[in-house]
Amino acid sequence: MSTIRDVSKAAEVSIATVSRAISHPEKVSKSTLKKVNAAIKKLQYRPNMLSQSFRNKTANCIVVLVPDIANLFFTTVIKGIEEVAQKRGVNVLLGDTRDSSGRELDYIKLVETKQADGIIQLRPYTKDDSALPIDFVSAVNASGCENTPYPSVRIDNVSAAEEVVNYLISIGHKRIGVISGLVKNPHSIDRLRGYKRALKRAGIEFDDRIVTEGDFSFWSGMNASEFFCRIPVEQRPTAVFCMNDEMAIGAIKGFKSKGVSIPRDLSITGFDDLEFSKYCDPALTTVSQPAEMIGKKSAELLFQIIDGESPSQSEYVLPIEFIIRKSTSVPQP
Amino acid sequence: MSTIRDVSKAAEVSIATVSRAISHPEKVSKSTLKKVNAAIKKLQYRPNMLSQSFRNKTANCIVVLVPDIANLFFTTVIKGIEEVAQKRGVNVLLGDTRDSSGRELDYIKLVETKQADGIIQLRPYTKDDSALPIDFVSAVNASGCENTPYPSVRIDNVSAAEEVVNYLISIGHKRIGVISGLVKNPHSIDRLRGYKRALKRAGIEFDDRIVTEGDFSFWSGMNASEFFCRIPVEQRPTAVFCMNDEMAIGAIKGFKSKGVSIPRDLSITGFDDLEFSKYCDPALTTVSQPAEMIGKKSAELLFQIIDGESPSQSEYVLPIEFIIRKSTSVPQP
DNA sequence: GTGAAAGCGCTAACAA
DNA sequence: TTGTTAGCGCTTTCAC
Repeated sequence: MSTIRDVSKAAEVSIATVSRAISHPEKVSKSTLKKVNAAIKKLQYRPNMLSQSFRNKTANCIVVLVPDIANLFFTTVIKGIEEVAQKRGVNVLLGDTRDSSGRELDYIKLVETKQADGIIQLRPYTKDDSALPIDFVSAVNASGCENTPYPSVRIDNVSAAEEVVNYLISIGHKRIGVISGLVKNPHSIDRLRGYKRALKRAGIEFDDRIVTEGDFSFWSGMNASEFFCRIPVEQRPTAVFCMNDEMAIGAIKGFKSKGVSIPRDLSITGFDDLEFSKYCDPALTTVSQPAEMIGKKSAELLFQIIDGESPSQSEYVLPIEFIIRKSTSVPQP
Repeated sequence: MSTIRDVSKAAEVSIATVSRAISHPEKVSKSTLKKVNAAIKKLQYRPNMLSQSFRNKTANCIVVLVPDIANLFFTTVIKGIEEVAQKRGVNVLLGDTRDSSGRELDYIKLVETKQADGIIQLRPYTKDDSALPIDFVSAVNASGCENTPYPSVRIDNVSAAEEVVNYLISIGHKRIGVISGLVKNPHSIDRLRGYKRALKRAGIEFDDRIVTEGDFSFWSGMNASEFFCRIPVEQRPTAVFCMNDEMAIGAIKGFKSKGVSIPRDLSITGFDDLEFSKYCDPALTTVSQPAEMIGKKSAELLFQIIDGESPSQSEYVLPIEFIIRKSTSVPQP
């Protein structure tokens, strides 16, 4: 493996000139540039990035903390991050934390030990969240909730949920159930607030007997359908607001297997707009998050912070799109 | 940010002693060790890994080339890789190549420029595969096929496919269709060879009119079901061997929607044993690959190569498990 | 058991 | 435009 020194010898110039020829070719005369490039080619020289990083005090690497790498929403956000990072020549280290704060800490250590320049945290920040020593590492929160104490890129979960429920009310639903995520999850909290806000605006009283807790999984959605089927028909909701698509799809499957026709007997809405949601039967009415844009924006924000620029905004709230498909209809008389 | 020099001052020892206290504590007296550790704690010293990597000429990082990061089989392999890497204190850089050789080359460059110590390639190697300069970088192929020209960890696709088809034949099927992956894909080629071998053994002639090409996706499986439904019933296969689970599940959905009952009218087998395959209706008869073990073994193999040990074996063929569930039964008389 | 010193490959300030 | 040189933070030999 040849070094810059070998190149300098082969090109009969100093190592400084070689270094310049590579990083600032405009500062080098045409003729020497040619000599240097020839030598580089001949020796198959590749700069040692380890050395370069060390010297420049930058790892050229950021880490993305992902709760679940197999989740399509996250992979789309990551795609956006990678696109921006790649333009800058920065590597993206994916930290699949599997919701373990221990693993999260391991990845944060990478920033502390300079192996990474910054971190993007792909999950809602919670109050008792000691994981990120935010005054110490460059960090951005992506796809979180309100009141994140460090720079963040997210959607307005409250308004989005409100918009969904407003729509259900507008087409005639008065009794609207909820399949929530884990009740302590900030996303669940925000989306429930939006639900309540829509109810209040329409003068409908909140009834916690038609709210059930899931865990954002397909199976918890299916279970929830049983919960609703046990409610006597006259008290049963005519629509169910699910806090994500997976649970909505699980619920649809559960209801169908119990002979409840969607949307004839019951309207269902989701949240996230998974790839699959437009193909499922019936196609899901849901909220589409600008996942790729969330990724891009958060990467841009992180790089600003790394560069020491004070970003013009420290919180970006991106617009969502409410998509009406076939899983909702007017309630039966 | 404090350096080793600050620690040495605070502990009133030389920097060499601090370095030793950290890397080889046994070479340092108890009393100085105590002083050094106190200083480290007081100054909140974290070794600069960039410098350490540079000095030690190792990045403490390997890259895993993944064709599709959202694929559950791959994420399971990765889990195995990460487990082994973590024990060694090595980071895993996930390279989602999205089947693009351009992106693959970018990641290989990381090894050439010393930013990563080695590479695990998670896809079958093809003959015209110029991507990996194998004599230059430490590399291992995982979950590929026969005749990979560098160290590899895989299953025996031919035998696995043969076992599946043998089983179908043993329970009475004589006319067995195939939903293949892309015909040029080495996995497809190997699995088709296994299929043919089983046929030959049973004295059944190969009939390419009941073999159709998919692309390993759910939708291509669904399309394939239409292909089979267009075949007159008397010529239609009584069983279909699908080259992966996704296509099998798509096919089941397609057949069901056309009134073909599985397994009563038609038996279906998959390949991979996705998480979902045991829950789908009917639960899928399929081949389970030891995904996590493939990951572990390939990481171990790579580390051996990086360490310059010549591995005892350069090809590991791991056993599969054939799982009989509910999507197969004896053919109707 | 400990310290002094060289050096890993590269960049940048400064001098020529 | 080019070369000389110091030094980034760390490890390791070699003396003591």
